[in-house]
Amino acid sequence: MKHTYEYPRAALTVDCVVFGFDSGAAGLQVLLIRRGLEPFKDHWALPGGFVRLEETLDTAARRELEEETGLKDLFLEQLYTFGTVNRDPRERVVSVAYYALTKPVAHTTAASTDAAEARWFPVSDIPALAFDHAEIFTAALTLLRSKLTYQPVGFELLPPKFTLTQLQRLYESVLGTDIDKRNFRKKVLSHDLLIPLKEQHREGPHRPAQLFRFDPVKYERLKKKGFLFEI
Amino acid sequence: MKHTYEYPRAALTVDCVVFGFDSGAAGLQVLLIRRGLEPFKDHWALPGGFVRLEETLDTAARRELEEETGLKDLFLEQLYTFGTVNRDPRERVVSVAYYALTKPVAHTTAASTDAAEARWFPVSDIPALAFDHAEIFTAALTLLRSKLTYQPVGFELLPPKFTLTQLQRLYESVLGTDIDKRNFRKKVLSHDLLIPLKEQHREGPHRPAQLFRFDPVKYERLKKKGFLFEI
DNA sequence: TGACTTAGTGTTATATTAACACTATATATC
DNA sequence: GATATATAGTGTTAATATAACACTAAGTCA
Repeated sequence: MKHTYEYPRAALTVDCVVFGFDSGAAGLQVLLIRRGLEPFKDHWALPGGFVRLEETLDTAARRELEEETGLKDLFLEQLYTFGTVNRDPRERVVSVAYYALTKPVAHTTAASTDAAEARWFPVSDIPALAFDHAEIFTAALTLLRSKLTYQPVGFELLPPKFTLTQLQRLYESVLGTDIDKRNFRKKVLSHDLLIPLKEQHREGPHRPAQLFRFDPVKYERLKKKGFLFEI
Repeated sequence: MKHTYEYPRAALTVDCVVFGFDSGAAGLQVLLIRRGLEPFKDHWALPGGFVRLEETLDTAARRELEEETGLKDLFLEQLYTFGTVNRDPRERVVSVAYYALTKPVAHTTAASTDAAEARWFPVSDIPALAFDHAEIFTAALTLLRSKLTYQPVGFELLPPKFTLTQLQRLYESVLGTDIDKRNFRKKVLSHDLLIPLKEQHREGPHRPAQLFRFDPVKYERLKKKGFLFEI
């Protein structure tokens, strides 16, 4: 079925920059898919696709993410809309970019899904990307860094139970700085957002670490207030 | 001439929230136009319109602004893209929203242009708006408030030469708070961004005020660094 | 010339941030 | 089971930033 309009129209897509975090050496990761079709066939690209007329932009982003990577129910926010004239060699395409944060548990789920070839790459070493996706990725990383310093979004990247050291590694990895351990713990705990669990995390020949979870109610309140979470 | 596509496509528009500032009682203002056509004929709305295929989103925003209000060369940044399904009663329309800041000199120019009926309204008292423009306006005002506290964008709303009192009134008006005069001046001057002029501003039966302009080079540097300008 | 009105200026208390080193407690090994 | 090892966990102090506060200066106007 054909659709006809008085004036020419741009195609509208969504693209998602999905961040994951590995407390080990790998650090901050981004999820890419390999394109199966031209243009940029076999190139790596951000997951995304066309917006349908009956769905909102957010819905489209979530749908495409699930279709292409198997990930769902993740933290997702609009980033910026990219609309230069020749972004896509075929025709005018305007893309609403999103960034998403996901917990390690979801990671493995995604990796085992083979609906499409999807792979995690460390942000410090990503391959050449299709279209203007490198630019979108850079914008997302910049936003994540900035966001991390004034909103408590970091928890979205950690498993439900985590240690303070894991949280600190996350901040250090994303921001690319070293943080003083004592100052970090003081600051983080002062927000009264973390709930200590009865469990401990045991790993290796050393003292086990206290596990925490964050209080989702206080978390939502802080996010809306634009509360400063600077480290 | 008709244009035909395989799948249905949303129409793409830009809408602009233009802020102006009046150092007097009026304070922060927003520029609205009265719609001449259905839907929402005779309602007030944000200036904006359809994006052409051969222009970027930014270009479209600037073009529409000039066409509808006569304003050009103003500070303009993308805000958010609004894409709920029934924003427009006619058909699916996705709108990339921008916010713009303009100096008082430009104001009067705009007011005298009668390309369309355009009028300034104090942000504390705006009329009912067409479409979801009230939501867009609120998002823009929230962003402006937040931006003002961490980037030196306030100067975009002032004339090229201004006094420290005018700058303080601007901050107070936008943020809705009272600021201590001495602390404000200390902080603002400490950024080494303001250049004192040889001129003074005389008005009324009292001591004249020193005029300043801001250093555009340092200004750009601070903007890029995401430098904190908190008051 | 005196009343009026806004411009302009410093100090101190308080809060926040930054710098810094040792003890605690588990596992692994001998 | 004694010891080595590796990470967890903890307080104090100096430096810096913020917040609170009141008077003098310099014009105009009556």
